[in-house]
Amino acid sequence: MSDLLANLNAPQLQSVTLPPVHALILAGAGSGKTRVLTTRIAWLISTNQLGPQGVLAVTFTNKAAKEMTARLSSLVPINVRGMWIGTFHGLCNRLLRAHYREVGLPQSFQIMDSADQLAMVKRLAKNLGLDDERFPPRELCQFINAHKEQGLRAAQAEAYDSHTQKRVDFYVEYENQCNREGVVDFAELLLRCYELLQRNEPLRTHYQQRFQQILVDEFQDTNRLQYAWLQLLAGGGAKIFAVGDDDQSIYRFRGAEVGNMRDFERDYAGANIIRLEQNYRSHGNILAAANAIIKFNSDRLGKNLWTDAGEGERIRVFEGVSDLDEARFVIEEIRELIRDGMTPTQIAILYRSNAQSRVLEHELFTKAIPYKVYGGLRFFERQEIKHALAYLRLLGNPDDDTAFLRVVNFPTRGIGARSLENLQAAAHQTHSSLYNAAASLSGKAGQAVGAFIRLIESLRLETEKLPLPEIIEHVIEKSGLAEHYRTDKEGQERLENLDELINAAATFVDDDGVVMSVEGEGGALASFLAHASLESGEHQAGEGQEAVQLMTVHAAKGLEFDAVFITGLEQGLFPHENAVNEGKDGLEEERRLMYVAITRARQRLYLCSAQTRMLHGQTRYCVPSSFLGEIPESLMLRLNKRQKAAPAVPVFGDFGGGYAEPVVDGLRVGLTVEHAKFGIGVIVATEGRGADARVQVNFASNGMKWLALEYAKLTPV
DNA sequence: TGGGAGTGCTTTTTT
DNA sequence: AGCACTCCCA
Repeated sequence: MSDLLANLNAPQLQSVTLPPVHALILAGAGSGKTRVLTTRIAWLISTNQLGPQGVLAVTFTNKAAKEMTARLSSLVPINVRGMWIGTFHGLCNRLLRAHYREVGLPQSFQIMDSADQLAMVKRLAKNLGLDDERFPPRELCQFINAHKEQGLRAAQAEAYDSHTQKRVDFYVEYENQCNREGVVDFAELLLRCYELLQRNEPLRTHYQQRFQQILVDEFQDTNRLQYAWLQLLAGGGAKIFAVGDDDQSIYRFRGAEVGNMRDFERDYAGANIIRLEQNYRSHGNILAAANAIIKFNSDRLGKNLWTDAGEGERIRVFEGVSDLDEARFVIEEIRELIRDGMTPTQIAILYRSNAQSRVLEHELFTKAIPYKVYGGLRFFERQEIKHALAYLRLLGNPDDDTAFLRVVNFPTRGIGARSLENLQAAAHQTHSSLYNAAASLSGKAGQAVGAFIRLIESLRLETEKLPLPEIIEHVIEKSGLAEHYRTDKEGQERLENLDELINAAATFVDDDGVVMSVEGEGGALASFLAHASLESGEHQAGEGQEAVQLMTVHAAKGLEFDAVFITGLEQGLFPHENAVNEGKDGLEEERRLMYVAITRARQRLYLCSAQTRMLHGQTRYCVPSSFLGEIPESLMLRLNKRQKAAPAVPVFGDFGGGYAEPVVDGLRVGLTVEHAKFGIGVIVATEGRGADARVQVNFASNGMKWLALEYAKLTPV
């Protein structure tokens, strides 16, 4: 045990060895958060204060859950397999499988991923005759998810106007449809589980007594429902050990409530708050820059990172003439770093939005530097995989309309839109699933549909006794999927992916399958399908290869690199204009994003921007990011002088403007102007000439606006 | 049925 | 610019 606690610093040690109390650990970037979390569990178990079954540890991503499990098993000699360590969704799924009767779900209920959900919403909206202009399916999805994440059922949703009322009505229909089909979406997993615990007193008591210690990772990312879920489970005396960093909360847009951290402080008055502020990752100058930036945010819980690693290098700042120029600079520097012995994998290029990767990729490709872009299509999201899974889902649950529609005519079997319309009408009338309604369909179309039903039935019979991988293999072959992709000229890769799916199933049976099939009564197939929905799979080709890492700042959270390039540091891009338009909260989230980006770097950090950038097919003139102006000049090393004579335009401080040709009336990009209504702003882009001329102005208090010069009065300031 | 043309959108993303 | 999605025609 002394080993366990060796090399922990004072606050880490204090956190790990806290008595059974509620605690909030404010863990700064690179301060050993995961280590504290896992050591805490290990310490509790190895000192016999708690059995492994008394622990509930929650994370957001499968990756984090896996890492925690792996680290834990290296710390204590216990079987971590059966422990309740997982994602919110994974754990709720586990609970719901165990108690499917109590929540009124079919034994082998299916989980819809976002794409499935969108498909269902589209279908339903169409059937209900909703105008998709006024009610875009994506918005309807968001509406439903947002409500569920607030813990609100349709009956509790408030509607102040008729438009919202329509959406609430739709929410009702959606719930009904999900129940009819026996499917749940991601948010439903949580809400259903929450309601189960809330309403079922014996069950609640059971779990409240079982879990004595509830540990939460990345607490700043929890939404309201997740927090309520935790509170419910902790209602019987269990202690919550929440680890998080309010400065790294970057998922507000998907429902995360940083406010939960303050609420936690309040709700568990006397919660021990411990700050982990010693950073073991970055050199001093890098941390100083991060601290300087984040200080501009209000309402922080307060925390200042420090290091004893020394100042290190200054932060390199480069301003390119164009996005291409910026990319060339970045890639040239990378070549040098590699030449000097740095491992490509230890170099990361970060950007605010995915679209920015294109130019960078092009340059990397040209210079033959191996690179890897994160954040593409994931394994279980590929169409061929989704098709195969849809067949499998129909075997377990014929009422799954989404699955039915996905493959009823794939590969094509002459079932067109017409017959499907008839089928849907029939299903709607009898309140039954498409599969059920298919029996009633007559005529030529009925025959084709009938053949499909018989196919599914025979697949079910044929695979009944087979082990999981063979079921999948059989289905892929006999459904005609394999044949379809064999004849498709670009089907080779898809065939390989389908093989990979069979492999995945084989591994699944060996690993998780054993545990899952004990827990979940749905059998191996149902467990595997749940696994496929919950873990979209980071099976990226070329993993482990030496390659420069490209990703968005969001994707970089939790990672670290020797050298980091933050690119596109321009006003409107980073901070993003949409966020800026949202006001103070939006801007502060962007600032936290910048904070996350900076703190990824160990030794060397580059801040790059461009004076012009291709955006949406147009050249846009850019002003350097306001964040650059928030870093003390003394920490920075400017790598280049302005390449054009600066028109000496002060913009929000002293970090200079962009440059371009005058448009009309002496107005040009970079110029600060005043508008009677919108106030002071900076011209960011121009378009057209003469009477058609328009300028885009970034107003300090009103955000980005396009203005026609013919009408708008702009006076240079 | 399937492809070609026309249309519109475009921050971040996990489960 | 690029991509996804829809619509319409052969």
